[in-house]
Amino acid sequence: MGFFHHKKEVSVQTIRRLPQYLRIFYNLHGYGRELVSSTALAQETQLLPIVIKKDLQAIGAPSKLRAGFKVAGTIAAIEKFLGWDNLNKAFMVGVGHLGSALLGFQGFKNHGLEIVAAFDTHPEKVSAEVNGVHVYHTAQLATIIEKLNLKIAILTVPAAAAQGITDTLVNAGIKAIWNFAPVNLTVPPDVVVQKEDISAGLAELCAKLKR
Amino acid sequence: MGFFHHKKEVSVQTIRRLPQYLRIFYNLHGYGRELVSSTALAQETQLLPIVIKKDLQAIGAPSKLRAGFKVAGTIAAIEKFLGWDNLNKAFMVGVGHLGSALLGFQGFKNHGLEIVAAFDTHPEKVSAEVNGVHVYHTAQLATIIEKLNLKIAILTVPAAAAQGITDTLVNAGIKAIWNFAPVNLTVPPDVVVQKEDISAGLAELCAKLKR
DNA sequence: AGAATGTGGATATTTTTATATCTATATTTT
DNA sequence: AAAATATAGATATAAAAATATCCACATTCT
Repeated sequence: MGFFHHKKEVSVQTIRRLPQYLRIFYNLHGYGRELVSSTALAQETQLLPIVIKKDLQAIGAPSKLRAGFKVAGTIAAIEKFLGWDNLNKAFMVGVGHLGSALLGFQGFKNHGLEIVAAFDTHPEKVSAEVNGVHVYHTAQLATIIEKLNLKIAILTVPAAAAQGITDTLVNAGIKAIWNFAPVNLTVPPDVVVQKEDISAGLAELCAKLKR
Repeated sequence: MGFFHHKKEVSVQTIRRLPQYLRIFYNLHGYGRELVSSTALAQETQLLPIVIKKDLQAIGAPSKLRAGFKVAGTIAAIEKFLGWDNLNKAFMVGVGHLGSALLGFQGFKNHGLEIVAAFDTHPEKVSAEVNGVHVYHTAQLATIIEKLNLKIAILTVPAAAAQGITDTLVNAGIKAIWNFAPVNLTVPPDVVVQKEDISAGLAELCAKLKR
């Protein structure tokens, strides 16, 4: 009879809170802080101490009993859990308003993401550089994906184009798509899609406001 | 003895799914469709029929028993629930990459939001127009908020500036802040803040990818 | 016309997530 | 040195959200 460690699955909500913790721990580390308690973190995050404690315990963050969580070790634990301890080569499809804005965001390198290429169909954008990233024509997707060994796609194209491009990406072997287009993509089961919907947040705000 | 209708609170997750339904119902309405079943919607959204059924029932969407939900009526129900049936005057503080991108998004008028002003501190941006919206200097916030009768703030400034501007907004009587800065704002209890954290989605994607 | 299928409505159950409570003991305060 | 306070860890409880099941009957198919 063997032992099966059913490592408890980490909840989605916990995962979504990790980047927030990571930012704070980076700061603390910058100040030379070595330990921090869940109650101190609670004040900063406006979460309950117990939530933070359980989140950090869930990913195996190191702590000193009755003293707090170890700052350096927890940074390492979060980064490792998310795979942000080494960079994945990502690329962007669609260099419109949102695409450009995301390319301008300097923080992705702290989030395990290195955006090394962009794609668009508009002639005036192709061959240009946007925030230091070269823009190729979308027709070259498959070629460049292979040549540059790209792994993660960021999809910021109009809704009508999204599924077609997704099919191309899937055929080119892409396994992770961060989808900002307002459509539900159809992909094989081994491809991971993360859909962002900015209007969901607005709906939440408006509902709170009406209450 | 009176009757108290404890109208069951609509869940946050339900609220966040409403914009997605709304988009689909707009489309259906465009095609002249009058009824649609939860199973048909499930195919489009990749949600379970029961989730959709309960969501729409929760906001009192009209339906024809054993035939489907009424398209026009459900659009009206969602818009009314979210307060998207008449426009709120909103403004943006911070016209950087993300701010410009959001100003370029044409869809807000379908989401109850009319962005009528923007604010920034950079001299080269002030007095210009970005996507048809005039940019004022941030020092004029209080004045313009009153003059234009603004209600909802969209905060796209750097983290370091966010709390200071928030204090100004609160003093000017703003009750709703859509916060894209990576900080937790401190506000009085009657002010509603909706925080967006794009890296939360990325964390989710990366965690799925590692699994 | 008759049978088969699919539907909203209602309720029950399960799963997930958040919150509370207690303990022994590091740390801080007196 | 002694007392007071605060902490991670563990377990228990509560709340929220997702999922399942049944029903009577529109609708569609044969």
